[in-house]
Amino acid sequence: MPRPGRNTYSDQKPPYSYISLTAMAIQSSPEKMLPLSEIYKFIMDRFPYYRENTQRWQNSLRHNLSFNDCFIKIPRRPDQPGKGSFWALHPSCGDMFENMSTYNLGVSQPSSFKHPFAIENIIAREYKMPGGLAFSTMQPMPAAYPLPNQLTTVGSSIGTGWPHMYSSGMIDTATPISMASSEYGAYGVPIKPLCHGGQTLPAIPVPIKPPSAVPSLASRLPS
DNA sequence: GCATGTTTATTAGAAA
DNA sequence: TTTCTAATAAACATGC
Ligand SMILES: [Mg+2]
Repeated sequence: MPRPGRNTYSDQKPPYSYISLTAMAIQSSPEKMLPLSEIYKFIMDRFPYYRENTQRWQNSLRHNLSFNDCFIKIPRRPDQPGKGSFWALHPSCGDMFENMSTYNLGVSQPSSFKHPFAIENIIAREYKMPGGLAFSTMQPMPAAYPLPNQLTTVGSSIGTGWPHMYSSGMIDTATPISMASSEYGAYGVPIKPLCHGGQTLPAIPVPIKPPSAVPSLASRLPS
């Protein structure tokens, strides 16, 4: 199969959606938040496919960050100079890997229309988990969840040998909440946007977005 | 001008 | 088929 000289994995598009890729990047950072440029870098470092056509996919990536409420902006602190804000996962989407329990509250109000994934849709009814993977958690409004900020502990990254992915060599171990479980691919990345549109949980961190709007990610296995 | 964000529109595919 | 999802393009708004 060595079709010599031809594409190996450099050309193959990774089976991850932009949401997954972005969540992966964010989750891999110690602080659980990254500036846009770092998200780009993370993806480019690991997936050769994204070393090209940058204008195109980066526009799509930015579209996803804004469009999906599961990604929130965290203002920079004076001591963290740089451009743009930091991007983090909305609290309710924070950990859906790993933690497979938790109760889901019964909330939900069929309020109105929203996009496919509204938090209510997800928790309220078993929205529908494709593939059989259920995402895990929807915490009511957790007071504690790995908030983006600096103080978490572990950083971690994964070094996996995957087809279209590069591991730079740093394989830390133990990832707090990443995937670790079983079939989540190398990164546990089944994620899905959820949200937008809902208005239920308050936002926790110090997002730029005011209240309202709850995002979330659901699980979506690419392949 | 470029980087970062936000938003709307269109489209291909998969799912129901 | 219609519905849903993700990708893409593009207009536009800020801020540096
Ligand atoms: Mg957003």
